[in-house]
Amino acid sequence: MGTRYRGTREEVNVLDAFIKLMRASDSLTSRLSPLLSSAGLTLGQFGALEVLLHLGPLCQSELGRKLLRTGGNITMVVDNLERRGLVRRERGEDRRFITLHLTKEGRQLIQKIFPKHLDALLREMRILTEAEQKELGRLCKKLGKGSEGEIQAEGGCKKEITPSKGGRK
Amino acid sequence: MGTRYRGTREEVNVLDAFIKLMRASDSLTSRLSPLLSSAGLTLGQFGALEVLLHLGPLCQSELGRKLLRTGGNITMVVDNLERRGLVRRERGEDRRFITLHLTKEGRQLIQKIFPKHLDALLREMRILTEAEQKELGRLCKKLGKGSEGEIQAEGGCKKEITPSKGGRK
DNA sequence: ACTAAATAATTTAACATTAAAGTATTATTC
DNA sequence: GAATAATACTTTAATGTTAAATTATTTAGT
Repeated sequence: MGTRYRGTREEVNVLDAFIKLMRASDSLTSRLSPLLSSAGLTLGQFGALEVLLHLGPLCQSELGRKLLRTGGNITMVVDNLERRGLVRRERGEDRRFITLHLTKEGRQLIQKIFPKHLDALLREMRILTEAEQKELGRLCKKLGKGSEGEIQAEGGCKKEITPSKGGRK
Repeated sequence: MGTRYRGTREEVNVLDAFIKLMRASDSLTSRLSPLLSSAGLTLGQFGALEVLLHLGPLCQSELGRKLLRTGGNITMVVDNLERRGLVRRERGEDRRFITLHLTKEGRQLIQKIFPKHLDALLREMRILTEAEQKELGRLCKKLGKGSEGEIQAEGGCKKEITPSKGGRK
């Protein structure tokens, strides 16, 4: 572990903490993903189903805000979920909006998977005491700040705080 | 912030800490990426150049281990870097190996960008005291454990601890 | 009412990412 | 020394991801 970069003490400390933060989030999502894969779900698909389960029907733009994803991405994720019959698109009164509903199959699937996901997460996090989890949350919250403070879906694994960076072209 | 899931206290605590961890890492990488984009580099490309700068010439498989990426991914990232003339592929004596070298342009670019990246990271992390950074590192290290303990490149932003999960097909 | 602005969703192009299969090269084993 | 295994890299197919451009619809301003 640690960094090989030769710099000031502060630089080395910062790089070290940053690297461990990235490692931890990557490692956790990576260890949690086999369960989702076994249900044929990607992280994004799981996050979408989970938001729909816990927050109820939403339009795509709202889902994008919850998941911190761009509209184009939501279109694709929903396309794939719809193709598998897990969600249903429904045009609203305002025909610009499309409300997303879980189908029966979608609801069954996410209700089956979410508890397992939570179990796995509990097992992972129990390596820390309750006080340590609290402290980790506090530190991460400080670091993550600057973002717009949207409500994060439960247990989903999201990327990119601002749907505006890291793009191509 | 926080979770909307109704569960036991432990479940809520764990979800809360987990979500904040994900938020922090996403938020940080997202806030760091505009600088890289301005140099036309993706996170993966930056990570590759940075490893080559600080660890010297490497073969692709070794680079993949450092960046915790699959071979196929490394092939593509190196393709793109090579196309821009930032790295050079060199067949080794053992003709299965390809050693990657920074070109002059590649070296100049990463030497120009890395200090800026580090500056930006320092600014982000200074929201925490040195003791908090240390504690964050300690907690994240515990959480990230279970992985194989490879050396992480300095300042790079990686994904996936194990080059084996989250795939498709 | 008509235009202009705003909003929601989609499409497009480029790159990232994985797993799995394929190719080339080297090492091992009989 | 020829068959086999191991290793390194590439290719392929699928999904994800973004920014930017496009389309459809609604709202606001005149």
